[in-house]
Amino acid sequence: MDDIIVKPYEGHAMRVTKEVAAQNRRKILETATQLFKARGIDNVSVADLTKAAGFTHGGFYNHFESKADLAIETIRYAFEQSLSEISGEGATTTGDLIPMAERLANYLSPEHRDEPTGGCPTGSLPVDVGRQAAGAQRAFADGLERYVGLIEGVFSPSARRKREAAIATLSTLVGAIILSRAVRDGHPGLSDEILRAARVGREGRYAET
Amino acid sequence: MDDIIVKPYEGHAMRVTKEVAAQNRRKILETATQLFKARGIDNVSVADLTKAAGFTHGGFYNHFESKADLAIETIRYAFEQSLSEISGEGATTTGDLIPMAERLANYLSPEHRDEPTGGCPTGSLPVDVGRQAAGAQRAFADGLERYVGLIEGVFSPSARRKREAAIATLSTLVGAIILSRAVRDGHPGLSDEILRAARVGREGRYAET
DNA sequence: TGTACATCAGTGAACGCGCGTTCACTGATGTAC
DNA sequence: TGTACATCAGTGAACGCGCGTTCACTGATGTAC
Repeated sequence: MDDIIVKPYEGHAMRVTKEVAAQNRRKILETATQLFKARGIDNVSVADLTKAAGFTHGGFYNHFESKADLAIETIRYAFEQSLSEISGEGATTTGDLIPMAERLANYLSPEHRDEPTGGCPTGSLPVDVGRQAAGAQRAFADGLERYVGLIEGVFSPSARRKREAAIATLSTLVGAIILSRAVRDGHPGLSDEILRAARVGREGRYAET
Repeated sequence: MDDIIVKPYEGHAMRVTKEVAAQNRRKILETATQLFKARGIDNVSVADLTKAAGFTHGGFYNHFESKADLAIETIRYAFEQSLSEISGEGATTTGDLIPMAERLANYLSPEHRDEPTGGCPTGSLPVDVGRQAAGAQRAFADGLERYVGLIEGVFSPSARRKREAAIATLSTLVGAIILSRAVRDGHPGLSDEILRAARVGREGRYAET
C-alpha cells in the first residue's frame, strides 16, 4: 500500500502512425528553424530543440542522422518558408516597385530586428553557416540565389548589371540587420539609426545602373 | 634507481615579474583577438585560448574576471588594433579618396575573406556580440562609431547625410563579407561574386548625396 | 646594501554541468497469412 | 475479414567529452626592516 512502485520506462512509448511520425519530423524542423534563427545553431542543443518541439531527445535520431544533417535541412526549410511568405504578399516577377520597397522597409524594421524567430534566414544564419560544412553552405547559397533573383526582378528590366546591384542591395540589408542586432541591447539609438540609414541608402535606387 | 618518482606540481610555477605578467596578459588578449575573430567567441574555449597563448588555463583568472569579461576587453582591443592599422596606411581626416577606395577593395578582397584572424572585427564579431551582454555590445558600438566616422570623412565635405551614407556603406561591407564567408567552402564562385558586386555597388559613390 | 617574509602569477587536478549521441526497452502500428 | 507477429517511433538512462571556473600548491618577485 505504502510502497512506491518504481516503473522503468514509465513514459510508455507507443508506436505512432506514419502520418503522425512525418508530422513530428516536420514539427522538429519547424522548431529548429525558429530556434536556430533566434539563437544560432551551436547555441541550441538537441535536447532544447526536441523539448521545445514536444518530445524527448532520444527519438531525434529516428528522423535525422545528426545535428549537422538537421542543420542542412533546416537551412532549406527556412528559405522555403521565408520565400513562400514573401511570394504570398505580392508579385514576384518584375518591376513591382512598391511591394519591394515595402519588403525592404519590413526587412529593416525594428520588428524584424527584434524577432529573428520568424524572420529572414539571410540575416540570422550566415555566420553560423560559415562554420558549417560545405553541404550546409551549399543549401544556404541556393537560398541566397533565390533572394538575389527576387531582388533582381525589381530593377528596371533594361538595367544592366542587375545581378550585381541585387547582390549589393542584399549585402546592405544583411549587414544592416546584423549590425543593428549586434548593438540593440547596448546602444539602441545606434541600432535604430543603422536600420534607417540602410533604408535611406537604398531607397530610390531600384532603377539605377 | 628504477623507480619513477611522481612529482606533484611538476610544472614549477614560479612567480613572474610585473612586466612579464602584464606582457602575458597582453599576449592572452592578442591571442583572443585572433581566435575570436576567426572562430567565434563561443567556439574558443579558455583552455584553447590560454594554450595558444602559451599558458595553462588556471592562470587565466588572474588576468580576467571571466570569459565574458575577456570578450569585452577583446572587442575594445580588436577595434583599437584594426583602427591603428588603418590609420597608419593613409590620412584619416577627410577627402582622401584613393586610399579609401583601396581600403574598401581590401576589405572586400578574397584575402580578407579568407583571413578573419588578422581582419576587421566589424565583419567577424557582430553576430557573436549580439548574443553577449550589453557591456560587450557597448564596446562594439564604440568601435562601430569610429569606423563610421572614418568612412564619413571620405564623402565630399559639403555632402549632406554623410553619416547616413557612411552607415549604409559600412552595412554593405559587413553584409558582403559575412555572406561571402558563409558560402566560401560550399559555393566559391558565388562567394567571389558577392565581394565583386559589393565593390562595384559602392565604387564612385563617395561624393554622392 | 643585506636579510626575512609576504605576495601572487602560473600550474594542473578537480568541480558540476551540458553537450551530441547511443542504447535497451515499449507497445501500437503495419503486414503477412 | 481476422489473427500472429515483426517493425519502428518514441522514451529516458547512460556514454565519453569538453566546457567555464575553482582550488591547493609553488617559489621567485617584491617589500619591509
